[in-house]
Amino acid sequence: MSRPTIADIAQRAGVSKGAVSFALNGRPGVSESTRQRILRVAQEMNWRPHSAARALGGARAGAVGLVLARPARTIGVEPFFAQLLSGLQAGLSAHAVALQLMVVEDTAAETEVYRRWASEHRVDGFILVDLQQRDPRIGVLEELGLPTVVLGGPGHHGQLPSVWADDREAMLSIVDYLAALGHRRIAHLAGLPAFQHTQRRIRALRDASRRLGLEEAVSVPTDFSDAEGAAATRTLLARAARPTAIVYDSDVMAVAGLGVAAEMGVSVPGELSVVSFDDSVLARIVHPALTALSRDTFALGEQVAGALLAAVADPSSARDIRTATPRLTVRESTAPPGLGRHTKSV
Amino acid sequence: MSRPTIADIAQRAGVSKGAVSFALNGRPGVSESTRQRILRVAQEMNWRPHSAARALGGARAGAVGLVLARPARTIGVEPFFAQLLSGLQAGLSAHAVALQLMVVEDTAAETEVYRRWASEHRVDGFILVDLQQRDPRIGVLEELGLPTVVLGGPGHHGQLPSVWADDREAMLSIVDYLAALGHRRIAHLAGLPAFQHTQRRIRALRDASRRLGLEEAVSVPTDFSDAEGAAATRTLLARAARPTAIVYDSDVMAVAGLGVAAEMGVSVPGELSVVSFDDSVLARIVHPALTALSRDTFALGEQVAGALLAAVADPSSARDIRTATPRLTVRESTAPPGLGRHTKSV
DNA sequence: CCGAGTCGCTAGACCGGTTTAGTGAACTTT
DNA sequence: AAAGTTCACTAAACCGGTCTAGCGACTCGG
Repeated sequence: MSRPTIADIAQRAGVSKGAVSFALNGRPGVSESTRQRILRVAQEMNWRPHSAARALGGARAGAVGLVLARPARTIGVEPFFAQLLSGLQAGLSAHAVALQLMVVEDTAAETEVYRRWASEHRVDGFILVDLQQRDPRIGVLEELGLPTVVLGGPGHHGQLPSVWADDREAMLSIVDYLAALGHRRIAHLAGLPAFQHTQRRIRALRDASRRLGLEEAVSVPTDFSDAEGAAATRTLLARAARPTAIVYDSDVMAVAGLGVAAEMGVSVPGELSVVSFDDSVLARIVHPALTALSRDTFALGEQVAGALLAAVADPSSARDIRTATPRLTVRESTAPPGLGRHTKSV
Repeated sequence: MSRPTIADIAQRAGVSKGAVSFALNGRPGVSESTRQRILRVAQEMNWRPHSAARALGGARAGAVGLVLARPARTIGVEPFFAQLLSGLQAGLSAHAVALQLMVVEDTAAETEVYRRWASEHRVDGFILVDLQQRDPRIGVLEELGLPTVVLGGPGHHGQLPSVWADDREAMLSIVDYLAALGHRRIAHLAGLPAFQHTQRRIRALRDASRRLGLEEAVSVPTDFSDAEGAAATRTLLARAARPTAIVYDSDVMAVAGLGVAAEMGVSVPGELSVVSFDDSVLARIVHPALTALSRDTFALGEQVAGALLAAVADPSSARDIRTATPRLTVRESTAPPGLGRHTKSV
C-alpha cells in the first residue's frame, strides 16, 4: 500500500473514518482506549495527513507567503535579506509552517501573486516587506483579508499590524556619535527614495544636523547597489570640501565605498570615517572593520514569524510590535576627523 | 459570493461542472463557442482554481521543496546560496511553480521533512544540495520516488539526476595559473571535509601539485566560516616558510583572509596572492578586488529549476547535466610572488 | 436507410480528509 | 420504572476540483 488513508486505518482498527479523524486530531468523540488503538494503528501504517485534503475542508494551508519585487539577481547581494529569511524560517519551522517564497519583477506582479495565492488557498498569511510611500500593496492585502504582518514602520500601513524598529532614533545615535568625535561634514548614502525607511533616515539626519549645527549633512539617494554606492562615494570624495564621514544605508554600499577610498588614497578612518546602517559578517571581515548599526536581523525574522503565526491563529490579536532600537557597534572605520594619513592599528 | 467555484460558473453558463473543467483546462470535450463562453464567465466571476482541490485529485502540488540542514544563522552569510536561490526562483516562477523552503538543524531532521512533504503531497519534487560522502539522504529520496535533482557531482548520487560543474577542472585551472605566475608554495583553505566537492578539490590540488612539481600544496579543512578562514590564514602566514598564494573555497573566507593579511602587514598581491573559489559582489567590491572563479550561480539555479521541472513532467527524461566549467576572473589580488611590499595599482 | 463512429455534453464517482446528524446503549434523574 | 442525558460511535454530506462512463444528435459509409 503506497499511502495509507484514514479509511485504511479505520478498516484495520475496525472503526469508522469519523472516529479515526476524531482520534487523530485529539478531539472528543472517542473513548480513550479506542483513541490509543487508532493512534497505534496509524503509527504502524506510517500514516501522514494529505495536506491538500485537509486544506480542501477549509483548514489551514500550513504555509505563509513572502513575495519580493526586486530584480532576482540582486537578492543574493543583501546579507540583510538572507538573515531575515533565516530568522523567518526558524520561527516558522518551529510550528511546522512552511514558507512559500517568490521573487517577481515589479509591484504589479507582486499583487497578482498575492491574489493568486490567496484565492488558491495556498497560504494562510503574508509577510510584507520593503514598505513604500503610499504603498499600493497595503490596500490589496487588506482587501484579501488574509492575516498579514508588515516589516517596517511606523509609517502608514493601514490596518495591518507591523513589526518595526526605530530607524529615526538609530540615525540620530549615529549622527550624535560622529558629531561627538568632531565631525562637522557628514554625508549619507541613502537607499531607494521610494522606501519609507529611506525617507525617515533622511529626515532624521536633517533634523539632527540642524539641532547640532553641523556645517553640512547631505543625503544622496541610490538604488542600494554596490555600483551606485561606489560612484556616489567617488563623487563625494572628489569634491573640494569633502565630507569627513559617510553613513551608508547598507553594508554592501559601505564596503564598496571603502574600496573607492582605498583606490583614491583616502585613508580610513584617518581622513574619512565610514559607518554602515546594516551590520553583517561583511562589516566584520573587511579591513578596516566597519563601525555599524547592529540589529539582530535573525531575531527580527523570528519576531515577524511569531507575529504572523499569532495573527493567523487569532486575527483579532494582531497589533504592532516595536523591536529593540539598533545599537551602534564601533569598530575600526571611525575616528576623529583630520588625523591625516591613517597609520594602521590592530 | 466570496469565492466562485466551477459549480457557480457551470450554473451561470448553463453547462455542467465537467464541461467547465474541460473548457478551463483546454482539453477536448467542448465546442469552441462553449469554451469561449465559459472562459468569459470564469473571467467575469474572477475565478481561480483552488490549489488544494486540484492536488487532491492526484494532480500536481505546484511547488517543489528545498531543505537545508545548516545552522539557520549561517544561511545569510553565503552569497553563493542566495544567488542560487534567486536563480531557482526565476526558473520556477516562469512556470508558476513555488518554492517551499525549510531550514533544519541536521540531516535527520532534513530526511524527516522530505518524508513529511512527500506524504503530505505538498511538493512535486526536491532539490538536493550540499552532497556529502556516502550521503544518507540519497537513499531516502530514491525510496520516496519523487523527482529529485541533485546539485553537485559527478560523485555518487544513486539514480538521481544531477546538475554539476567540473570542480576538478576548475581547481586545476587555478593551480596552473598560479604556477605560471611562478608560485611554488600554494595553500588551500578548504570547506567541510564531509562534502564531496571539498574532497574533489583537495584531490585536484594534490594531483596538480605532483604534476607541476610544486614545493608545497597543502589543503586545510575548515567549516566555511569567516572565523575559521581568518584563523587558518593567521596560522599559515605565521609560518617561517609561508605560502605565496592561498586558494579559498569561499568568498567569505577569502575576504576574511584578506583582512588578516592586512592586519599582519602582509601585502596583497605583493607578498601573497589570494584566489577565491567563489565569485560574488563580495569579491568585486573589496580592495584589492579578488581574483575569483566565476560561475554564474544564478544561471546554475535556473538550470536546476529547469531540470527539476522536466523531471516532474516526465520522470524518465531525467539525466545528468554538466554545466560550463567555471572560468577564472583575474582581478587585483594575484601577482607573481616575491614582489616585496605591495605598491598599490589601480 | 441502417449501423457505426464522432462530437458535445451531462451525471456522478472520486481524491482524503473534516464535520454534522443520527443511533443505540448505558447511565441519571425523579 | 419511565423519561431524559450523556457517551461512543457510524453514516454520509461536504470541500472543489478531475475524470470516466454514457447518452443523444449528427455525420458518414455502404
